[in-house]
Amino acid sequence: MTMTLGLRERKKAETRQALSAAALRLAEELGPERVTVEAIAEASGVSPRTFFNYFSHKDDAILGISPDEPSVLLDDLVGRPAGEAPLAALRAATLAAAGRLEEQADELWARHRLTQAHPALAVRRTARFAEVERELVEVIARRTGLDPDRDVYPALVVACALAAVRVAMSVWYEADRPAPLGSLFAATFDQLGAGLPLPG
Amino acid sequence: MTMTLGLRERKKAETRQALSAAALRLAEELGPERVTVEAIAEASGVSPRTFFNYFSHKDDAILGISPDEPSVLLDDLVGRPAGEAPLAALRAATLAAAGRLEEQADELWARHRLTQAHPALAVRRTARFAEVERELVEVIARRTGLDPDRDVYPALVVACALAAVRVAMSVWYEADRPAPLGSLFAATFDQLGAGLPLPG
DNA sequence: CGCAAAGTTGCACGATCTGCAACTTTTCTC
DNA sequence: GAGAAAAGTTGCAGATCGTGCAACTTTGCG
Repeated sequence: MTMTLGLRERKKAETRQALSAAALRLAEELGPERVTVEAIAEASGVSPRTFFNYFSHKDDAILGISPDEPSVLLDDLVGRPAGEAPLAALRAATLAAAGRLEEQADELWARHRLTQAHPALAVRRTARFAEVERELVEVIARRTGLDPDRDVYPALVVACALAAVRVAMSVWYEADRPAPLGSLFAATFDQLGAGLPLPG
Repeated sequence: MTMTLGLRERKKAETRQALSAAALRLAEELGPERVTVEAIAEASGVSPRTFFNYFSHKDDAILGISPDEPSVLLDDLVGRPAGEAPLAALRAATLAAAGRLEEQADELWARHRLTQAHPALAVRRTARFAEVERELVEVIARRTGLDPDRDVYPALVVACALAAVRVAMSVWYEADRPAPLGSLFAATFDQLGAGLPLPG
């Protein structure tokens, strides 16, 4: 158990960060289509070949997607008490993640502006969302003892919870002076739990 | 108003169908990774260059995705009475589409088996889902008079409805002797409308 | 130090996808 | 029908992506 990540680990983290930052900056300047892996690698001081040791796709670097990194929701979800209803547990895990998301607001906004202007970028993010969804379904299935292949419920409640997250964040992004993310999440989950009646 | 699609239109439709069928067949035989655009084009009697006049991605051909073709839900949704609640309208449109989907069961199953075995294939389908989602949000926003950039509701109800469709279909796919798709859709939308309580 | 493990790099390669210009086929118009 | 206009097909050149492999360099550790 090394407290200090050895030099090797530290340099890897730095390189990954450098690649991701360079990719984001270049994509903002030139547009994602006009950024080449070669340019990202050069701006980061590594070879193009090395880029692909860190990211399997160019867009993953722009979006800062690391497959090995766990989703922000997963850890909080497994920590919820076993007796809690699935939707309530997902809601609580989401609210717990809100603060961490707001800390990265600048990066998130930059990436959101970019994906709005260049929808092709969203593809990889959506793919990442799908992975997270599968993980969460596993957890909910275990919590409820339901078989996710035969019973609709686990996949449904997870898909709706992620939809709530996604939708709340898009309103958060779009607002001029956004409300706290946590209260947006809460309001959205409330509508879910109420059966999605037309508000007002 | 030409009843008979002219020769030009008919040949285009045939070529598209031939490319899609060849792509699916070859992907089943060899696995999607080992199918090249060149092989698909040759099996369809056109040049590789022409392939890209019909599909912008190899995977789109395998999955039979045509961007110009409207989604199965859209037409039914715009036909629903204006007074109907959004979730009810989405439910009705989904049930109306169930029959049409069951007619294509063989193709749908083949593609499902393929995407299960090769998750990379799912990326393009998910991207297509996202497009459909945007269209439906537009319709619901107009029906309700809500601003989809400021109000969470339209995007939320659409995202949850599509989640219901997706999840119900995955259970349908996985079942040995599947229940009618319509009743699966109905049951799933019921859970949505009830606020996603843990069943049983 | 000296060995083993891990990471980096160059190289070659197949494949995707696009732009362009020439050519062929279908459709339209008279 | 004949010829012009529109639409579609094709080959070609080329940029880029992404991968496998083998050599090389750096780091970790006894």
